[in-house]
Amino acid sequence: MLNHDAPTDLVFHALADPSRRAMVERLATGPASVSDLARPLPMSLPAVVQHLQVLEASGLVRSEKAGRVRTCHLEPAGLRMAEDWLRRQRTAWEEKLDRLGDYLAGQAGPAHQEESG
Amino acid sequence: MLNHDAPTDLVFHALADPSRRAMVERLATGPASVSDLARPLPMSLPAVVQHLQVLEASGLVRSEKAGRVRTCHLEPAGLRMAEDWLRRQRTAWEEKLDRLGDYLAGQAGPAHQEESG
DNA sequence: AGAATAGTTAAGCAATCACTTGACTAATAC
DNA sequence: GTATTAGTCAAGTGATTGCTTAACTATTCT
Repeated sequence: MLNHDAPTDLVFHALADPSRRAMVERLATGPASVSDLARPLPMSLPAVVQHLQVLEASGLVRSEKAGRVRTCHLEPAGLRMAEDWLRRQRTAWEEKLDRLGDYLAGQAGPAHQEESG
Repeated sequence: MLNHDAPTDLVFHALADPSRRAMVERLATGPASVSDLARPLPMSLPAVVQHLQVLEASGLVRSEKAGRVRTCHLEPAGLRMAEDWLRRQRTAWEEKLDRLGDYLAGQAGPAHQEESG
C-alpha cells in the first residue's frame, strides 16, 4: 500500500466505518461521553473505545478526561480537509467536462483529447 | 459492523485507500485507460483492476470498454455525496460552537448544556 | 498468420480490521 | 467502606483487504 499522504489517509480510513460515522454524527450535535457514544451502538464498550482511538488518531475527534468521564468533541479541521480534497477532485473534473461540452458544441466531429505527459 | 447507509459506506471505503485516491486524482484531470491508471502505481495491473472494481462499486468511477481498451472517468455525484455529508457534520458542529461562544460571551459563569433525550 | 498489447480471472497469502471476553483501575454514590 | 459507574488494557478470533503470480481471452499491429 502506498502512503504518500498519511493524514488524509487516516481521515478517510476513519470515516470508512459506519459505526465511526455514526459517532461523528452524534458528536456533530454536541460533545458526548464515551458511554453516550456507545449507547446507540450494538457493540461492547471496548469496541467503541477502539473506534474512538481511530477517530482521535485521525484528528477528527478530541477528548479530555474529567473525573471518571471522558468527554469527546469534533475537531472541524479534519472534516474540512477531507471536504476540500473531495471538492478539488470534483470541481476539476466538472470544469473539464464543461470545457469539453463547450468544445463539442462548437465543433461538428468527435473530439479526441490528449494531454498525458 | 453496522451498515445503515450502504452507498455512503462504499464511497468512504473506496476513498480510504491511497492508491485509489491517487487513481481518483488522476481521473480528475481527465479520462484514462486502465494502463494509464496503473502506470504511476507501484503494483501489478490486476491489483489496479481490483482497485478499479472498488471505485466502480462505490459509484465514484465509471468505465466503458471500446476495443481492447477500457476508458475510465469520474462520476461527480459520489464525490458530492461524501462532500455533503462532511459539510453537514462540520457546519452543524461549528454552528453549535458559535452559539456556545455567544452564550458564554453573554454569561459570566460556565454553561452546562443538556439536550440528550 | 504471428507477435505484441490491453485487460480479465482465479487462487493464494500475509497483514489488518472489527469485534469479543475477561481482568483491571479509578471515581462517585449510598 | 462497599457497590456501582465509567473507562481501560490485553489477548484472541474470524472476516476482509491489498497484494501477488499464473493462465487466459480479445484486440490491434506487422
